Amino acid sequence: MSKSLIVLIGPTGVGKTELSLRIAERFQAPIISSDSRQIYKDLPVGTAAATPEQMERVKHHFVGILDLHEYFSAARFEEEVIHFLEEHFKTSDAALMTGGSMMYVDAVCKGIDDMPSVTPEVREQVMKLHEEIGLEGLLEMLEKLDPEYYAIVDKKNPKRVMHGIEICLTTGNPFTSYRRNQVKERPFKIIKVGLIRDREELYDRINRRVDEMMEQGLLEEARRVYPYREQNSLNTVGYKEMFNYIDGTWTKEFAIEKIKQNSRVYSRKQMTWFKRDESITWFHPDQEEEIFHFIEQHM
RNA sequence: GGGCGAAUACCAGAGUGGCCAAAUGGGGCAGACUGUAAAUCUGCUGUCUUUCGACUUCGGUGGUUCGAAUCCAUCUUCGCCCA
Repeated sequence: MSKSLIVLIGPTGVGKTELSLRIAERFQAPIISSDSRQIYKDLPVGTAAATPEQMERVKHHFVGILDLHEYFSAARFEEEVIHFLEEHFKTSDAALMTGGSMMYVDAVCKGIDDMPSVTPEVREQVMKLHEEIGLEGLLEMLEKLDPEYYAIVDKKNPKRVMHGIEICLTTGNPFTSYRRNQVKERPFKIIKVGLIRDREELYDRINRRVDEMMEQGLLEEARRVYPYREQNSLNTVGYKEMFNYIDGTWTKEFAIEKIKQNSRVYSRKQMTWFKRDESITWFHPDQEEEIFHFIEQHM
């Protein structure tokens, strides 16, 4: 048996959490959450994080460890998880990573190019530039700073353009000089298990789960974090809609409908991303025995 | 019973003789994706066709006109007002 990272993925609401506990118990693996919002403190209800009882059953990592204003990224996630796994695999054979943040999953499985971090000063500078000279102006800048990236960047997507410029400005080098786009080899096996349901079934579960979140106090949770609503950590389905209700711009019922709708949209985006990953083997969450068997075979 | 107004694609809603298969928004669907990714961005959305294009649509019917979502008549439904 070699060192194995089991990766359990699937759209939001498909049933990853419960199954992840069973897999973790079965293979004596700790759980690494690859969820860009569960990683923050104070959002357990809206992010459908594992409950204290569930955490009691299996050791969870990367859940509830950041303050809402703290910066985090897929690259950091990669770094920290790989570090964690290095230590973990010294004494154990298996770990389970589960969570719906597609890019976080890929960051660990395939790696992200090493690149200097953007300083808050440069980030702010570029944001100001965007306000002043607009996307057009930024594109002109990028064309000079990094023609290679300019040629391929999505010119309608401000975030992409801004990031390219940020890297150029912080490092003095073109963004593309760091962007190798190379898949990193990992010193452990990666076993990808994808969970999927019929769309109708999935949507039904998502809708029901939102109602459950409301019963569990999503509104109160949103009220508590409301002062931080401008933080990226709260640019999140479930919270942004509740903030609109708290502001008085939406009715509660409308906000709840929007949460359901946006969750469904999110689940579809996740599926679009996962679809092109041919290394995933797909199962229905009820196929527990098949999944166990599949994992055993590949360890 | 009388008067007025409205009826447009999945929904809302613009269009008031040719530039209209019909703006725009929402929703739906599909997609992109190496640094805040539950983010950000893109395309499609009457039917048939790969494209060119063809065909059927704007409550129903019948007219006027070279030409109608747009004008006229009439019917139906809805809303408001007077009885």
